[in-house]
Amino acid sequence: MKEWSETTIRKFRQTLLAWYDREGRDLPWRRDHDPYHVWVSEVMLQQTQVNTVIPYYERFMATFPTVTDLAQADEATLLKAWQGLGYYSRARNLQRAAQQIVTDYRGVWPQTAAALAELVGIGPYTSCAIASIAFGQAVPAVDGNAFRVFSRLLLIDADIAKPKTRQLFEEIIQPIVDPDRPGAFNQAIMDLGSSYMTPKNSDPAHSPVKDFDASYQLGKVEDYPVKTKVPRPKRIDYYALIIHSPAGYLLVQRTEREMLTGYWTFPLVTKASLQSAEAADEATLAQDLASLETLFASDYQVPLSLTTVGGRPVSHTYTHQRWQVKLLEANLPTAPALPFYPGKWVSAAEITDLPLPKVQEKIMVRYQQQVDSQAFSGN
DNA sequence: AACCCGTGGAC
DNA sequence: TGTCCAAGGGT
Repeated sequence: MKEWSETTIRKFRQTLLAWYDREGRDLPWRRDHDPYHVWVSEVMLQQTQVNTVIPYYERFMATFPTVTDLAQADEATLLKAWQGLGYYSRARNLQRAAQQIVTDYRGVWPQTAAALAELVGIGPYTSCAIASIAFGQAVPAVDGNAFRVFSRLLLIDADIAKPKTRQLFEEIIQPIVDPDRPGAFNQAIMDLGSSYMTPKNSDPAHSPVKDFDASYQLGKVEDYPVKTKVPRPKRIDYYALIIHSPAGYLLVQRTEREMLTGYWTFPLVTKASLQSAEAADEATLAQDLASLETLFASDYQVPLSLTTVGGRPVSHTYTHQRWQVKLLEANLPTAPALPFYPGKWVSAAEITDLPLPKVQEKIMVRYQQQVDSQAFSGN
């Protein structure tokens, strides 16, 4: 690993910020340094690319112009605004923190990284980002870009996948942060990390800081950062129950104990839950259908006649799970009195008014394709 | 420390 | 199609 002299650090700041002032991106959340704007953008940007965030940020600010509006928003509106962004606990934590600020802090923002980190959803990176950008505190915002950029500049070979490595980077970067313009410094590192110093297909030869880039000078850019691999997602088999009646389709809301909390889907049942442990994988589709029909008859006194829909299952991959969802359909000639199941009946036209996760949208698209194709062949 | 939590883009 | 990865945080 390399170490920089005071002189080198001063030259680096000057070079970096001159480039940032010239070439920095014009982004919606950079129009001012309002902590509410900085905060919302930083949370949206967690593990999410800039181009994805831009339209969400614009709509979010139109819907919730102030932290008070966000604190008072109803959950359905909030989740609908976040639909498609992923990591949905971010939205719920965002509102909880807004309520903390309005009530506990009487609308006055905490202005240091340490104080900001007390708020739910604001961790070591985001607290430093807000503190530096909105309040001018000279702290390094160490995100994936900072890991990558500084590991290359200084040949740091610590494994960035290990939690402990963050502290090392914070200590190394702290004296390099420009104390006069910490917010611009941190954002310049991010722009660098998304342009010349990207994970793949980087262009270090044209980087404004190529003279400071030890990995480039040694021809070892591809060796940095060092990051151990993550395990592959494990497969989980589901059945989606598309149950309809004159009252509409049966939808259920995800609980706090499940992922996708607060969003709506058709009832989803794991294949594993249907079997008597030993031969779960072996059970045939016919056996699973019988199990489901028995379950509804015994638990809910609702006789179902399930039929399969579509050929291949709907596939949807999360960070740690790969869902394979087989579609099953049942039509009830009359709508059973609720509650026979912890959900609600929704007309076809009103389903899309609900906050829906991507996997539910995929299921609905596949189902609609089947309905369309049967309309042609059947009549 | 290890694991959980979404989605879309790039290749 | 598979794989990696993107301005991480919570538990």
